[in-house]
Amino acid sequence: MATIYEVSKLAGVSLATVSRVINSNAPVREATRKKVEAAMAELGYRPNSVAQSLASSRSNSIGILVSELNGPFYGVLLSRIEAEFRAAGKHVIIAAGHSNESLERESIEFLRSRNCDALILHVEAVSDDYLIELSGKGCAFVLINRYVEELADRCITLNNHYGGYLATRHLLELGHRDIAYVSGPMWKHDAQERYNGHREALAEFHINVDPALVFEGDFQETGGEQALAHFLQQNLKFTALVCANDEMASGAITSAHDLKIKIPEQLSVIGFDNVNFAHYIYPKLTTIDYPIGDIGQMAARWVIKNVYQQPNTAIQEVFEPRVVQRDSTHACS
Amino acid sequence: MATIYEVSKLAGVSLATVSRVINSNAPVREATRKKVEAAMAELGYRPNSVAQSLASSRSNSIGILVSELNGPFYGVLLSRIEAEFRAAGKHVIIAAGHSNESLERESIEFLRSRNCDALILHVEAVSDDYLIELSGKGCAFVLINRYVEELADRCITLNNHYGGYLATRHLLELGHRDIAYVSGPMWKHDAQERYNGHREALAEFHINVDPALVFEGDFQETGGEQALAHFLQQNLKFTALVCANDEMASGAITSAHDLKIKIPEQLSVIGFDNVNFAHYIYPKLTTIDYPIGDIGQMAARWVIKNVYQQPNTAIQEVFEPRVVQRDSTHACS
DNA sequence: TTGTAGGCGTTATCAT
DNA sequence: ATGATAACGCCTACAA
Repeated sequence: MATIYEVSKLAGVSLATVSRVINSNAPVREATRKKVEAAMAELGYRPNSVAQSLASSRSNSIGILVSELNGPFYGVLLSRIEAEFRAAGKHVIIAAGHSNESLERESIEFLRSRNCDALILHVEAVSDDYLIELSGKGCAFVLINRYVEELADRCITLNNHYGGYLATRHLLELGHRDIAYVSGPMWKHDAQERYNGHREALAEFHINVDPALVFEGDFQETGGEQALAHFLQQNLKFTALVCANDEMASGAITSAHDLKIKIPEQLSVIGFDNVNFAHYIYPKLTTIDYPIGDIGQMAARWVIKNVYQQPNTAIQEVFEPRVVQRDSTHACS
Repeated sequence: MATIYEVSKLAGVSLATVSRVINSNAPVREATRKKVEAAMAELGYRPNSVAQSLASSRSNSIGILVSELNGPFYGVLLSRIEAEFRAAGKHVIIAAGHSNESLERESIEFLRSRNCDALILHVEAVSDDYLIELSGKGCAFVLINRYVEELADRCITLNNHYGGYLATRHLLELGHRDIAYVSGPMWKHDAQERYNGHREALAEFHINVDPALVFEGDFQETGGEQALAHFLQQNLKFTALVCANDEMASGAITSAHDLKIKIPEQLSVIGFDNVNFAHYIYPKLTTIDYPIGDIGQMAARWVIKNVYQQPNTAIQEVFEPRVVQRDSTHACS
């Protein structure tokens, strides 16, 4: 691979001049530029990005840490982030934290050791304190789907509380009064917030929360299956079911099919996230849209603005969810 | 951030010695090592991987190019690749080619300019010649799901032909004789191969291919919808439908629901890929399992073996598909 | 507008 | 076993 030195020799100019035409960060006479460009073309020269990084202390790489690499949710997140950075000539280094504290910490260290210019973090297990300390160390990062007061200016979040509220209100407006709720693991912030939103909606309609109608699931399909089985077993009366994410809604619906419970006629089900398989489910799932792609893009823009200092559109820190009505919910008969 | 130089000063040894304990690639007296390690700990030293790369001409990064970052298929691929490399202390740089030739080329150049030690490519649009030329340039890469004769030793593939054969044979064995086929875009190698497998199965049962019962879809849900509409419109008789991937199968099934066609009673449907939403579909989709995760892992191992020269298990170059029977296929009545 | 020269933090080749 | 010292390929004041 040709180096900048060979290019300068062939073009008959100095190292510095070649560097200038590469980065176009200083005036170069048109004729000189042409000569240099010709030389680069002839040698098939491509700058060595590693050397560039070392000299400029910028790696032009951004570390992304998400819980999982598979799953419909993270897929669109990654996709949008990559597209945004790609357009800016940056590249992304991706790691998975698997919602596990030590793995998340390791991954962050791993990414840092890779000299990323910035990190985009979707972490669930590490503590707020850890993150605050990290930011104290001068590590540039944005937090996705997590709000830490001390780090407010670097949090891009969904209003989960409002989403939970919307889901339940949707059912209430359809006339349902006996509404069961399958939450995610309560140690997860978003699960907590969505649940609180649910309670707020009930309160607004002067309905007491019946603890028997709340089940803590695992955000997986099995959670939905278990929840439905659990509620049915206790002979509880409920005409609608709120699931804190679409996976669990899918599980619940599958179970319902097996039990010959007609959806939505006998039971209305609403999910949360609007992942792309939501409409593969039969009947098509009514859910709360989580604009995760937009959030990812915004996180990327945050980095471009704050780390690469490029003039940029404004940063939107909180995104609002909305109801996507499909076929799995129905007026209470 | 502390440098190796500061560590050497604090430990009272030379630069070279510190480097030796970092890489443990040369003998260091136990006492010296302890001193150095203490110094590193005290300073919170972490090697600068960029400088390491420049000096050693190894970036410890592997470029991954896939068509899409979202979608169930690529998610598990990426996930397994990342896990394998992570365990080896390497990291992955990910880019998307969107099945578009110029984008794929650009992405490859992009990854190369990032000094990746190797590339794992899932490309569909670039030509065989381009890939052969690339390998001529001394670029180390593995090809996933694509077979190029001249590059045979760096291809990790699924036996798509056999998969197509299995899908159709499954239906034939259930007694179906009028089998419609929705292919993927025929310019894609795998679409072509799967279709050939389908024909082979028909031939084995002495059935002529009826061109009217073949529809070229787009590997998306819409393809399945269009195909079903197309076949129905022509009043063709068919009791079973082979879809060249699960997305199209999902589309076809959704349409069937809308048209009150009972599946599998009136129409058996089989997909291909066994993506993870295959069982979200109702009825649960019978399909051909594509062990994409295993293939990704094997590609990673190929790199670890051939590029990082680590003793390694054998490389399996071709993976075999198998039928996953669920609820969408049924004996012909 | 262009050139010179000193770093950036490591690795690796010599000596010792 | 350890220590100098020259690369590695590029950026960036500072000079000219």
